[in-house]
Amino acid sequence: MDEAPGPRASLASLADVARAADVSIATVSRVVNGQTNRAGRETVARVMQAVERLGYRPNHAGRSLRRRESQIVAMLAPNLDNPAMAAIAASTEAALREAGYVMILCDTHDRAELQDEYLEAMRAQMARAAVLVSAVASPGLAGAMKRGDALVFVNRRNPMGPGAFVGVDNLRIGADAADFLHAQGARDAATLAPSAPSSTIAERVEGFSARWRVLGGARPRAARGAGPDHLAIGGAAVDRLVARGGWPAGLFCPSDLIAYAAYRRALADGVTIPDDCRLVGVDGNALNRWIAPWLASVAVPYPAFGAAVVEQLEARWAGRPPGQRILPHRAPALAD
Amino acid sequence: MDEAPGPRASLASLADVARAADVSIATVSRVVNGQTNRAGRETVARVMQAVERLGYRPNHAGRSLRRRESQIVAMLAPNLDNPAMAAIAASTEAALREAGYVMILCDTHDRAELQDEYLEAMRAQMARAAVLVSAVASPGLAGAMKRGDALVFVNRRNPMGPGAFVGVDNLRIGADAADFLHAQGARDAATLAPSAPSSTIAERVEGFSARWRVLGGARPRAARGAGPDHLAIGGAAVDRLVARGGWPAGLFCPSDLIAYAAYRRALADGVTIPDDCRLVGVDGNALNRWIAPWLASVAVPYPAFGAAVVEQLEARWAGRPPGQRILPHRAPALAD
DNA sequence: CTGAAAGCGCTTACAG
DNA sequence: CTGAAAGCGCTTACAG
Repeated sequence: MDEAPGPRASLASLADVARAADVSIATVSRVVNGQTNRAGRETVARVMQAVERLGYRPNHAGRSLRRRESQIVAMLAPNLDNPAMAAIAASTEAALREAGYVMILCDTHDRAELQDEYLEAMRAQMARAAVLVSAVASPGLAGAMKRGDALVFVNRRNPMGPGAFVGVDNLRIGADAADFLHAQGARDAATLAPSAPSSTIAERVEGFSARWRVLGGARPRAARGAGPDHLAIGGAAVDRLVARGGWPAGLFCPSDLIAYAAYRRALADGVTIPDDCRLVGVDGNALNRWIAPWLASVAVPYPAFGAAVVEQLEARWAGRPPGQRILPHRAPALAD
Repeated sequence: MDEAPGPRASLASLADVARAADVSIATVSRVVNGQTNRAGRETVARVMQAVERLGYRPNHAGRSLRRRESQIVAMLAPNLDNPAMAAIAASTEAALREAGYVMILCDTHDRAELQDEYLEAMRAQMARAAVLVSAVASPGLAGAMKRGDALVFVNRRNPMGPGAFVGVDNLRIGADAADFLHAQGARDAATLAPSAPSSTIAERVEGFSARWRVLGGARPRAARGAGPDHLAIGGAAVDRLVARGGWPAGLFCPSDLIAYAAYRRALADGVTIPDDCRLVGVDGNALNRWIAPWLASVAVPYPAFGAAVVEQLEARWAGRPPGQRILPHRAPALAD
């Protein structure tokens, strides 16, 4: 009588299918879950038909509740505005979905409190795992580790201990940049960096400096800058660099965004890139080919990160110890 | 005995809290849900304390199952690699979370089958709503509309009928671009577009052409190109344009990415931007200031999209009819 | 003001 | 090969 349909027609349930196929709910459940050997051929066929006819899809809430585990994986990223982060999010989303999971996106804005809030919320969602891109140390992270949550760290290693990791060899990236600039004939070099660099960025700069000293002897000048993002950071750093000693022949920027900021200042100074100063960036932004043909960038294979993340996750679920997956980068090169 | 803790410690449940506070589960549920007037002051305090002490968080699966509705909102976006899409995703994520929802990300790669797959999967997740960015017509979309699913369309209107919408006035954007180029003294103009433009892009180009004819009389030349993304599309289109009649004094590109592609060709041709040819793009990419100072772009307020989307969603849930939210754009201007 | 109980959709021993 | 039943955590009339 008062069975007025709700705002939305509800999906057929296991019980509906069972009724339609004239079998028990348990049987339908088994068939739906692929345990076809646990039922007669003819029964399986009947169930399949009913599933098809009713358009049955397992209800995730019911399943999660019973299994005490959902298909949800949380991705905590510091800020989607950064094209590199967007690329990681996109490839992880695709890989997770491919593997049967669904990705919830959480933008931490690089703040520890937000990271903790999401780490906590993730339990309420019964998320199977969290993918932490450029994680920061925090009480919540310590808690998640203690609980044994499935965690995989991307870009930046777990700042609070061991953990599964997907990233690149940042020391080597820096060294490759040094080799490139040296091979191009640059004899004095400098680096740009944030005032409070993440370990990722710090390693790139460190790798550059160490290798540069081996190659040429002179320690590269280093300038730092502060700001809300790499664009602002790069701008502040390059201003300081130029003020203190003018333009170098070779400039290592540990991200493409920092290199963009340096370019802008060069334009203002009438310094021609790359004739007067060679720039090396890191990330291999897809736009470089179009709008930054003057930039030699170290390409980081973000599109491959997703599959590696899923690999780590599945190893974790299979009980294997946390591994490291270092993806290959491409040596600095002008786009195209 | 065999109560070995699972791989992860489970969260305290309502029952745990009830036991700790020595009240019934029902009472805890009411208090937790803010119905504090449905229980005595002293009882409420005891429950709150227990909640605090046990670190209780409501289990979403249990709640969703019972309420037959989750806190999940699905966002279907055509491709996160596009910075504009990433900006929409970021702002929508923030606004949804602010309002108590959680966003699941689905990259449709602009393919109708994937869109339908996600629309279908969304029912299994009992998602409360779907946010469709640049949706395409499809059987699944027709089905979702018929079921009465909560849908809000972003960027591109519902291609299959009425529906809540958040976007900009694309005809007007095109017209503004025409006014700008004309005011800058350009007397011959052209437009670049995809071979199979979305309604969004088509409207921008149409708005430009209509206004240009009013201003000057001559119909702008129009070139189209095909490709997997706006960069490739722009490249193909500009090649065709130049081959057919050389560079115009003013060129309208309905997205910044298309403008980047045009710039690259200009560079190759030795055409100076903006001296020889003025370029107008659309999107207001944050990078323009740094690497495309030559580009006059129409800024689209993507950071404001999220709040508008949530507004539409809440109107929908409150039973109000679907509305349109047209956000203001900024007239073409060089960055800075 | 408070509690016992039903039921949301599912999985999984257990029994036959 | 198949089914009856318990229970995952929650909400909500209903009764008192």
